Amino acid sequence: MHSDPLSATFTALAHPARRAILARLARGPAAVMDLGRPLGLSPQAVSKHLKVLEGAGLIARTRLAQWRPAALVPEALAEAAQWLEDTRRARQDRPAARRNEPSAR
Amino acid sequence: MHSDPLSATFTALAHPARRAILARLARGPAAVMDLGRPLGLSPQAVSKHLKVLEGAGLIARTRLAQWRPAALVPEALAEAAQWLEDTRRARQDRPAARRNEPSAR
DNA sequence: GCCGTATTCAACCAACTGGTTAATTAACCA
DNA sequence: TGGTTAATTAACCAGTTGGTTGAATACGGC
Repeated sequence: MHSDPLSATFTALAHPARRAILARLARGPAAVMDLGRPLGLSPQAVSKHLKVLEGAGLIARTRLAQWRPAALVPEALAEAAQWLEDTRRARQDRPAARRNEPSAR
Repeated sequence: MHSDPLSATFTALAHPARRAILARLARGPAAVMDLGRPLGLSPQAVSKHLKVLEGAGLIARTRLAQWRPAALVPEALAEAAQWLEDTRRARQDRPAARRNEPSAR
């Protein structure tokens, strides 16, 4: 699927339904039905989204009777946040205002 | 393309070449050729990636003779970082350890 | 004006996405 | 055991992505 973890993470975050799922899971674990209902998504569609999120390591799944609740794994979010922070810092730490010049040929 | 800005931003961040471009731009503006060379990408491919980044508001472009340098727009990165931070905080502020129970039927 | 460099545009294409419907598996309950 | 609920799997499909090649455009230098 994806070779590098960051691409998998940002890909997972790119879909509004998946961000809504993560936002919901930030308030505690939830099962497929509970995740899909407020979004108007079928269980099948939710199942696919959860697979993407799990592949990125953003959620973990357990078994509880006939339910398979998903829970947020905040560490994966932290990696993405770290990349953003690094890039922003690199920008700030840029040595003085540089000219707009492309490099020489 | 995308209706909501966050989806456009995370979609733009999802491709390793585009993250490499942003990381390069964090060190200062650069033109298409300079961006593509270290990545082994054709100018056409870079042009497409820049269009995605520009559509997400992550870069701005100018004109300098025959070059069209791109520059990072850090504010757009901040919005993505904000969403991650909000979601992580919501998770931390969760009122005590909650039971794993899905809602009643 | 013509040439060379930088960049974009257009068309094409294989691979992937995100949804659907239908069928299957897993677990509880009476 | 049979019936119900929860969830996954498989097959399908339109739309998008990310690259390609080839042609066109923009600008500066001579």
